[in-house]
This record gives sequence, C-alpha cells and structure tokens, in this order.
Amino acid sequence: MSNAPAEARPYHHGDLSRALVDAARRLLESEGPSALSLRAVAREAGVSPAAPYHHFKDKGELLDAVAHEGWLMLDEALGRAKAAAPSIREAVAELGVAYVCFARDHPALYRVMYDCARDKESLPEAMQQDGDSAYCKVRDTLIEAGADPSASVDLELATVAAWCSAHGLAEMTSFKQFDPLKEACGGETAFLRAVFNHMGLVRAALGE
Amino acid sequence: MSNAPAEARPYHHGDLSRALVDAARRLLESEGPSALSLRAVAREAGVSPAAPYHHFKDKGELLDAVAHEGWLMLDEALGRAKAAAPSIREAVAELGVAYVCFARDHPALYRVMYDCARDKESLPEAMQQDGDSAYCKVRDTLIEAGADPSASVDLELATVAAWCSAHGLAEMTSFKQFDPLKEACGGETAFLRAVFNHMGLVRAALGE
DNA sequence: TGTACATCAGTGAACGCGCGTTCACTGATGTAC
DNA sequence: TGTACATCAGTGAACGCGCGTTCACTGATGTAC
Repeated sequence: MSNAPAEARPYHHGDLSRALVDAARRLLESEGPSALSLRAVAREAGVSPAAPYHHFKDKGELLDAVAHEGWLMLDEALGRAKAAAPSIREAVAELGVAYVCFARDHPALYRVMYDCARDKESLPEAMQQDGDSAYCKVRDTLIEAGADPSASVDLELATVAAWCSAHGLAEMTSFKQFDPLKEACGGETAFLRAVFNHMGLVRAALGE
Repeated sequence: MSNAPAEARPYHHGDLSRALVDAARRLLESEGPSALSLRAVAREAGVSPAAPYHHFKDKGELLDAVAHEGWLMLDEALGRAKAAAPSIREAVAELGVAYVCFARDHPALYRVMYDCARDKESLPEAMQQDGDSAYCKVRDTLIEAGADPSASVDLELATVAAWCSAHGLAEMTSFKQFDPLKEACGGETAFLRAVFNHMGLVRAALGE
C-alpha cells in the first residue's frame, strides 16, 4: 500500500513528514477516522512506530497537519466551484454544493478537520485571515453578489449563516432518510441546490 | 459519584440498564465522549465490567440506548420551546434557538447522538414517524406558520433546511472565532436569532 | 407454609489487543579542517 | 581530496495502559408442588 516500497526506500526517507500525512490520508479514505492511530500511520508509511516522533511532537500534531491539508483542499475545491459558477448570484449556492460534495467525497478527512477544530474550540486561524480561505471566499462572494461590505456585522452573520447551512447539510446528506427526497428532486446535486434554495441565503444577505 | 452507593445496593440491582444509561450520561457530562467506555460506565454505576452484558449485547447497544435518551430529551426541549414561543411565526426561530442551546448544554450527548446515527447512516426511525419527534415538530410548525402541507416535497425540503441550519449552527457556535460577533449582537441568544434570520427560513418556506 | 430447583443477574479474573510513547541504539549525512 | 566527528533520522524492543469481551462461578429470586 505504501507509495514508496520498503526495498526502494533508503535509510533516510527524505520527506517523511510529507509521507506520513499522505499515509494518514490514505488510511482515512480506506479505513475511516477510527483507524487513524499513530502506529497505523507509521505502518502505512512503511516506517517504525517511533519514526514519526522525529517530525511531530505527538499524535495530535500529526492530526493537525492532516487537518491543515484538508482545509487547503477545501479552499481549492471552493475556488474551483466559484470559478465555474455561471453567474455571481448563483455562485453562493455553487459554493455550498461544492462544500457538501467535498464532505461527501472525503468524509473521514472532513471529520478529522472538525475534530481538530473542536479540540481547540477554534477553526483554523487562516480561515479568517487568509483571503484564499474557504470562509473568506464565501464572504467575498456575498459581497460580489451585492451584500454591503460596510455593514460588517450583517456581512459576517450572512457568512456564518451560509457556512453553518453548508456544514449542517454536509453532515445530514449521508443519512438514508433523505434518499426519497433526493430522488424526488432529481438527484443529489439537485437536492442540495433545493435545500440551499429553501435557506434563501442570498436573499437574506441582501436584506430582501 | 454513583447514585446508589455500593453499601446500599443489594446484590441484584433492580434496574441496572436504567442505572447504566444514567451513569453514561453522567460520564459524558463530566469527561466527554472519549471517556465513554463500557468499563468506565460499569465503574461509574458501581458494578463489575461484565455486568452490562446482561442488559446490552455489546457496547454499541448501550451507546444506542444513551443516544435514544438524548433524542427524547431533544424532543422535550423543542416541545417546551414551541409552547413558549410568543407567536407561530417566531416559533420556527425559537425551535432553532432551543435546538442549538440543547447542543451547547449537552455537547457530549449531542455528539453521541449523531455518532450513533452516522454509524447506521440513518437518523432514528422515530424521527420521521413519531409526531412527537423533534423533526416532526419542526415540520408541523412550518405548516402552522403557513407552509403548504400538500406541497410535500417543498415541505420536506424546508424542514431539512431548517434542521441542517440548526445542526450546523450547533456545531459552530462553540468556536471562539464567533465570540466578537456574539458580543456585537448582544449575547449568544441574540447571535443565534440573528444567524437564523439571515437564513430566512420561514420566508423561504412560504415561498416569499 | 416449606422446600427443591430453575433461572436470573451479579462477580472477578483472565484473554488478547492495539495504543501512545520512550529508550538506547545505529546507520547515513554533512561539515570543518 | 580525506578524514574525524557531530548531528540527523531512522530502528526495534519495551513500558504501562485501558479497552471489549468471555468465562466459570455464585448469590438472590421466583415458582411448582
């Protein structure tokens, strides 16, 4: 399973921290979050259980690195969705759909991202500060769609509302109860759009 | 810590399954979800590690019982909120606020509820079938507020939208990033109401 | 009412397991002279 | 260019731990006669 088979790898790995994060992600995809032990990650990377300690202080620090990577991937996914949106008014909903699809396609990684955040009772700092972050993309898109950037509290509230909606839907959409509804809407994506529609986020952001 | 101290308890407990679920909830409140092992629950209930197996097939079944209790508590909390709402139009937002407050006040229990659901990829069956369930309360309230009960897909979508919004906000509100915004809104409850406002759920449910 | 006996609901010791982490170690690498 | 040596990044064995679960057991309870 390891990307770098044992016989090819020299004694010094070269970039073990990178390899460990990759191994963790592979494990998450195949086994789920409960399988993500430090030992399992080391095993997956083809390295002894003690090796990770040369690169991460403890298990938490490795998990943080994995989560960080997850947030970067989410940023990119939302960036792509925004670029692909047919109009600025539809862009908010498209961001929402892309967000939920990211969670659906990487459920274990998504879980780790929020588990880490909950441990610190804080979302990643970059989320509010880095203009490339998913959160800032949502806020900027609301502005482009016509929200008043000088009404800063309202703008933040609208961004939070959108973010929460997407997160809530992301966690719900995998429940089988919603299968009939998805079908009635004509597929999962149509279902997601329909739910977002019912939240009226853009209208609310514009004060309509 | 046990409700029934060892010296007072007879050899046969009387209602150990009840006591185990209570012990589990006490543990959740004090130690969080990660402390919820079968052994810890037995310990907290003042009973040997093997005793629970006379009442629950395995750990999962005990957890399910705990989660079930959580859902009942949530049903009651929403029932109280609905009864206390000043008008039917405000009732939806009040349900949302009550939902989030429940999650804030019982964070570990709330987590277990959804962890169990995710394991089965299904919310509790009672949620859709039992008119007393939290989910049905939300749907009924939307109808009372004027949503068209014959437009069943739209009604379900609106209910899902409301539920997802509340769940999303419940998971977000504990992050410290939102502290300034809460303050700007004049307290946590005002913040919650403001976010729900920005979701425009009732308006959307009415097709406005 | 008393007694024999089946059943129920506990006990406590033990099982094997995987975990996070530490430790003394060693092989590989880079640098100073 | 060669060599001594410090440093880096691995190894593998071991630590103690708490876990879920099983087992043979035993004390308490309820029932049939």
